[in-house]
Amino acid sequence: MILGCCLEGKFNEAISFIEKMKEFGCFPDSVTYNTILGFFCKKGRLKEAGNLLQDMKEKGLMPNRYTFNILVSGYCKVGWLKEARKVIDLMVQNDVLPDIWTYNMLINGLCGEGRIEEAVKLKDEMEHSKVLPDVVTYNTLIDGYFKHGSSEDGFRLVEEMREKGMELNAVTNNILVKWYCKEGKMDEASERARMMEESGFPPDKVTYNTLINGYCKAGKLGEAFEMMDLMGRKGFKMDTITLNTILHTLCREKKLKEASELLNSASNRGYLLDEVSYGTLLAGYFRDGMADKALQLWSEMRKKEIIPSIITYNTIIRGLCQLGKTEQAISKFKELLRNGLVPDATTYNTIIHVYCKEGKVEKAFELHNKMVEKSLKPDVFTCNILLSGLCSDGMLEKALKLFNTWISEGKAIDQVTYNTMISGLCKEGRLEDAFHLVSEMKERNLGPDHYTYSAILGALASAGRMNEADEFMSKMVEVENFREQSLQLKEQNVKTSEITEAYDPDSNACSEQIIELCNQGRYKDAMRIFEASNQKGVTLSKSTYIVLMEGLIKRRKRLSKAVQ
DNA sequence: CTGCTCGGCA
Repeated sequence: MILGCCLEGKFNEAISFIEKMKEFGCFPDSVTYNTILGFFCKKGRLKEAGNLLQDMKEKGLMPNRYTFNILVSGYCKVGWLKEARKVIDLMVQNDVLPDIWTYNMLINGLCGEGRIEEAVKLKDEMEHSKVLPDVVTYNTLIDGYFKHGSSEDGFRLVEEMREKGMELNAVTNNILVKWYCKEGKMDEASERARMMEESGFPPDKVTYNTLINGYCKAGKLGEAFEMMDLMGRKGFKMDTITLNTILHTLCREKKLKEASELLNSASNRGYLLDEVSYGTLLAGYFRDGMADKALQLWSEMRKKEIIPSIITYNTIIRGLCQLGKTEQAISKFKELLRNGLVPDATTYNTIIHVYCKEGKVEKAFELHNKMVEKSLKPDVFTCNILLSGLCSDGMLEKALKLFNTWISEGKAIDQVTYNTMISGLCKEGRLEDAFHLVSEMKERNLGPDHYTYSAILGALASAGRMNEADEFMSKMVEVENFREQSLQLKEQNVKTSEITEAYDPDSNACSEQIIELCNQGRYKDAMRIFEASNQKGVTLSKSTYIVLMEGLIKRRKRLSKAVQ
């Protein structure tokens, strides 16, 4: 009964059952408490978990091995690794030695933070102690390498597993399938699934959902539907995750009406809706400028007592920020804290962003400091947001200082970081410094792209250095650069499947379309076909690239003129 | 009653 309540997310009812148990003369034991504790931790609601633990102790129930492990898992999930380690110390003090579960969860926590090397070290440590790494340990590390390290290292570990005589299980295979999907290698992904048929671990629900998602992301909706069909034929019912994948695809295609209809009819079709279903549509509404519908959906979700996760909160906070309703956004932030949720980097970045946009750079930095305090690592998003805030507030020197600190600390930066700094420098007329950064970003293989060029071009033009501007423009149309651009577009997975379907994948037809649209000044439409043809793997003629890029420069010029 | 794989936010 209690388990049932937890599964439905009705924690309060679960807790009230504990009281009822007592009325019937049976007392909750540690299993009862551990069950509920586990669900709080899974949902990231640590405050409530803490309260329950306190309650448990007051009832004189000693935490057991399960209790400790549940807490380790809970802390690891939200990235509080120090706290997780404290629990382990506590375990030792209570004569409960960390077991394979404890190690695996800690390794998973480290991988989640991108700290793979430390995770591997922990695995070695296990081997030296009596706790031998198992298939779960390997799966965790393999997935960690794919996510945050190199795939070579991931595959190396797969080999190591084989050498040790460990069998790759369904999860191992699913991790590989997911990785192939992420790389856009759908053929290899489905080949892996086919191999699973022959191994002792046939494809399961996760495999199918992974493939469906992969095909959706690749814009291959036909294959996605085929996979859903196959999933059904193999006896797997589609579940909430399948539904959410479809919802997301519909939203991305701007088919909000269909998405909303699907959401409404889902329960009739036997689907369970969760906070991801609502959050997906919510984000879709905000993206498409239908904020009123989004807010309506939020209250509908609350009415149904579906509990928002930190990501759901991030979505609504971001939406409110975009509406300029900063106060309301902040109040949602406070609400999630009250609900015992732990804000993540995205939460902070979103609010830092809105402060920067409002010119409250000091407040933005306060929040940045808070982030560090909470041992959340400011990431490349944080950096870019702060830099852009400083630049547009006329504090270029401070921006440069931050930029240099960031680099000297060896933290990751990306193309956006460079473009932000370059455009900041250009605005102040510091072209030589900007050029310096352009060559630096080239060295790091981070560009330049048309944002970089347009910043530089704008600065050259306003300095009256027209010859150099021309020179730059011709550099832009170098074929090498276009290759890079098209690769990037592929990676960004820009989706326009409607166009993809509508246009002839014949390379000449595409090229002609693009050139024609450019001639008409419809550069945006031209870009969309360019993206679509990229997706289909259509090779365009060189002149298409040139016309398109020249068109983009003109458009950027037109835009920057409009701004001035 | 605890761990690894699938869906969403920046």
